[in-house]
Amino acid sequence: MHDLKLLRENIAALRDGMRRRGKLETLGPVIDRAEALDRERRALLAQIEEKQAARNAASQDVARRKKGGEDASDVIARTRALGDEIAALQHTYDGQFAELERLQYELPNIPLGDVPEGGEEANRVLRSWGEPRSHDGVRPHWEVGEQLGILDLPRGAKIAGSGFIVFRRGGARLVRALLAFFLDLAAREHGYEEMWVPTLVNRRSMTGTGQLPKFEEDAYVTSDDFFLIPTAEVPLTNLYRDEVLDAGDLPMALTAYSQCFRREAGAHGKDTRGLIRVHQFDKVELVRYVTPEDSNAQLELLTSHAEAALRKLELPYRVKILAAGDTGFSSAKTYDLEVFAPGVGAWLEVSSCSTFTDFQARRANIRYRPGPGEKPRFVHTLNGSGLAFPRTIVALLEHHQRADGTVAVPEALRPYLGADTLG
RNA sequence: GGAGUGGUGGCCGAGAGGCUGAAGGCGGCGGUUUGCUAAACCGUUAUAGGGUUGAAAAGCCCUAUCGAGGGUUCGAAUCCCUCCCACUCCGCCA
Repeated sequence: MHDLKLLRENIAALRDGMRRRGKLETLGPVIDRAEALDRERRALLAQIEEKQAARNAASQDVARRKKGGEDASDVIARTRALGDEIAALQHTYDGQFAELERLQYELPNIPLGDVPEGGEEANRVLRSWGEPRSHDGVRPHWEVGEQLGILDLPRGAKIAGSGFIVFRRGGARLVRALLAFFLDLAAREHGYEEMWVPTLVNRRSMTGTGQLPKFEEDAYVTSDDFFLIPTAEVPLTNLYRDEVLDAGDLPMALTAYSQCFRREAGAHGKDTRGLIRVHQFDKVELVRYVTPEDSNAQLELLTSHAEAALRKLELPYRVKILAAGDTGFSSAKTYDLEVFAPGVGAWLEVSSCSTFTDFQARRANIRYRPGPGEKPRFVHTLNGSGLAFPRTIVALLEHHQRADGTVAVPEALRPYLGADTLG
């Protein structure tokens, strides 16, 4: 959500942000409508407040007269009339304000200046680590997974549906190992506070981080209006919703494991086979609350933490900066970490590290007080995966695959798995 | 699930239709005093929105806000309704 002042003081910046996302055509009219609504609304508000002031004064007059034993019926009549006028104006105002709010919720964040213009094709690889393995002789993860008896997709489909995983034996244990490994890395080596949070959240939380109202069809909802989280970003970022933090609390770093639920409506077929795109998966999430001055440096730091996980797992990866048009709705700048999976011959996104500037903080009303007696300001929020499990498992099964179909376990993971080989 | 009690500023806590944006305390900030610290004393200290003056910092005026939303009333923190949350007791339960 943007500051309404942006509409009045720097509408050009807002417009330019939408242009860089390639959305000016659809969102330009939204901006214009919002700007006009905001103007109308303020004019009306001035009228309403004037009448309210008059009514308040008259009410005082009633109190004074009654106290003095005088008759107040004429003032009461006038006040009642004012009240009716206010109610009528207020009704119009509420309508305008509701529409303005709807429009505000439709506008995505403004990309930072160093984000490339354009769509997906303009994403740029910034750096890479490790040597992608040749496709030759490497079998896709669903084949080795089934063969090793650690993955049972047909039965996942039977008990839940397509896109639901059943892990067995070493596979199930691998999930547990990754969970402990990722959390230890974040908490012990990178200084994150380890958290455990609900998997079901309310509507307000989903709105706070930007999943709602625009992307409601992507989420699973319960019959009593709880949402299954698509990422632990939602509970972790909403943790301090409607609060004012102390400057000394920042930067604050939180990590949590959670299961994540995504409907992925319409995403079937290509690039979704095996574990690549599923409805329920595991992820360790990293969230940081930072000051505006610090947020660019903090994004680099956060990204380095996610990268560290891939290095320890000895998986080749590359870091991409997403172009404006490919950057998520709430994000101002995103680095995607892609791991190479030689079996399927593709780079797979395993972490998306973003700064949301004050976009989420404004929606969720998360502020901090820079110093004693100073006015609260919005924090900046950042998050990234560290990491998403299924695609990491894809890469592990394919990159570390041996000729006999067994899989070597990277050094760092062995203590957690209690084995040096899968299969 | 049933019955009850409660939700007030950064925190604690009074207020029970009008002069209450809200007593008092704690905390914060500024000051006096002081060898330093502490104590004491004095002052000050909510948030959001709108208008206005100003280059700005800021000032002034108005409006709203006492869990949320609705209602009654000339007027609601205070009365009524719905919802949310916390606590107590009962029931159920891994």
